[in-house]
Amino acid sequence: MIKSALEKVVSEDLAAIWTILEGEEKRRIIDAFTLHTFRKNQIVYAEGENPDHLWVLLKGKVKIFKDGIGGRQQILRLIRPVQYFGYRAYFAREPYVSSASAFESSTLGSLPMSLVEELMHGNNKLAWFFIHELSRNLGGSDTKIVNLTQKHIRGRLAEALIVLKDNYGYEDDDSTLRIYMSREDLANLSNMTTSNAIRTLSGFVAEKIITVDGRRIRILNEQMLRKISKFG
Amino acid sequence: MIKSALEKVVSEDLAAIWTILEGEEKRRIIDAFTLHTFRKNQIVYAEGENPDHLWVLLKGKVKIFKDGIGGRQQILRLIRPVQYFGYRAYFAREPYVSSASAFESSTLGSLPMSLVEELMHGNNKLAWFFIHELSRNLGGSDTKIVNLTQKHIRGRLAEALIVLKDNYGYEDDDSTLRIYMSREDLANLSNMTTSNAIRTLSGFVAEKIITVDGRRIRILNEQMLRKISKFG
DNA sequence: AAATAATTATGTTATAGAGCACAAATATAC
DNA sequence: GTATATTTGTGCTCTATAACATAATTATTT
Repeated sequence: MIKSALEKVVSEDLAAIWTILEGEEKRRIIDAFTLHTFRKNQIVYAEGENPDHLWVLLKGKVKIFKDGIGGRQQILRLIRPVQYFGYRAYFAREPYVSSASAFESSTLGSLPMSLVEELMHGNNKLAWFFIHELSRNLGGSDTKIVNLTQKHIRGRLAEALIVLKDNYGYEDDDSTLRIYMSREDLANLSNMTTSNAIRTLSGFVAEKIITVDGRRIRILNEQMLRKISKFG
Repeated sequence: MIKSALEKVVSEDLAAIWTILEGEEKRRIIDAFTLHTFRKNQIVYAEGENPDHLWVLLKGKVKIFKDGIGGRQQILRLIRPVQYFGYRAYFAREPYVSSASAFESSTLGSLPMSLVEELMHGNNKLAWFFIHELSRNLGGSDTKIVNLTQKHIRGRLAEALIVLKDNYGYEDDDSTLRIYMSREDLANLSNMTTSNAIRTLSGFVAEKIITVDGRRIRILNEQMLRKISKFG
């Protein structure tokens, strides 16, 4: 059971980073790999803790966030299958500066970072995988700084909806976001209060840019949303 | 002249990443290395351009920033000698998402990223250098997101002053910041208008936390500044 | 199924900080 | 050394958004 889940990860090309390993190395990975299930809202790791595992999301959704002033939370990144996370702090030789928790019940895998590091030394491609990921994330964070500080509420919420679409996509109807999140999380993603997330969302509904049915959000006019995100 | 500046870089332990190279490799670096001088406010690279060089600041001060809504600029990072920058976008295979310019007249070196990348493939330590740098920067950016979005003006300015101190240090009197920047740049660092940077700075002076003489800022009570930065 | 808790919705008020205007002081150019 | 431009300083107004309050839904627990 554990092995089969790993075989899936190892074989899928999304997880191509392990396919380059062979023989002995692959065996060591398989032996060290551990499967975990997390329930909705369960914490994977918390800010301040010491990082020692590489995490991979196999099924479900995970958010990386930071608790700020007065319990206000900022969502920094969204994780989808099959993405890796939890390694940055280890590489920086510092405690986690953010936390990770499951949005919905999820299946994760973990590997000891010490093993990952060791394999990276003998395997340059593995190192390049992380260089690429870190570089993309850093660009994303730098962009987020300006988006969150300079855009107005409408722009920030529009941006958040686009981010949700880009991360989790649409359902079969090609318009319903494939993630159902609370208004509070939506607010935490776009740096505003829950009230304002609700209000602004209603505004978009009134303008026929989206449709809302509980937590199901259908995007009627993605073009317009991108426009608002850009200039709003 | 060019060679001697490089010898300095190559030999100093701050630039230890090159000391691990030897013979042929070191020669190739020396041949490809180019010296540049930039005048105050001169652009090193601009957002949207394609990255093809690794930059190293040898003397002076450089800011990494992003132009936002209505020409409002956000300073993302400060560079001091001997720090490397400009590589993130190349590794991410995307255009620059930010720009770099000299704060004051500065001396920089550059190396083609293609050469750096090539050497990294044969030299794991070089790869690790960038993994470490990227990881630290990403942690910094994630923290900045929350600092800039959730702290109040006083907290953000106090934080900015601490950042200046941590980056460029004090002069011989152990209290004057070793960087003189315009109120506007101070504002761009802490996400506020120039007026508010001036006003808040005056507030700190009135509270005897700092002293201001034109662009010279003396920090009288660093402890208090850290406190304001943390809770303000 | 009833009771309790959490989330969503909407209205009202308060305020941090932006925006603007103008004067004084510095720096830069001619 | 005078003229012009830029930066700094301060007061005033305005507004985007937080904060708070309360009701209506919707989930969750017992």
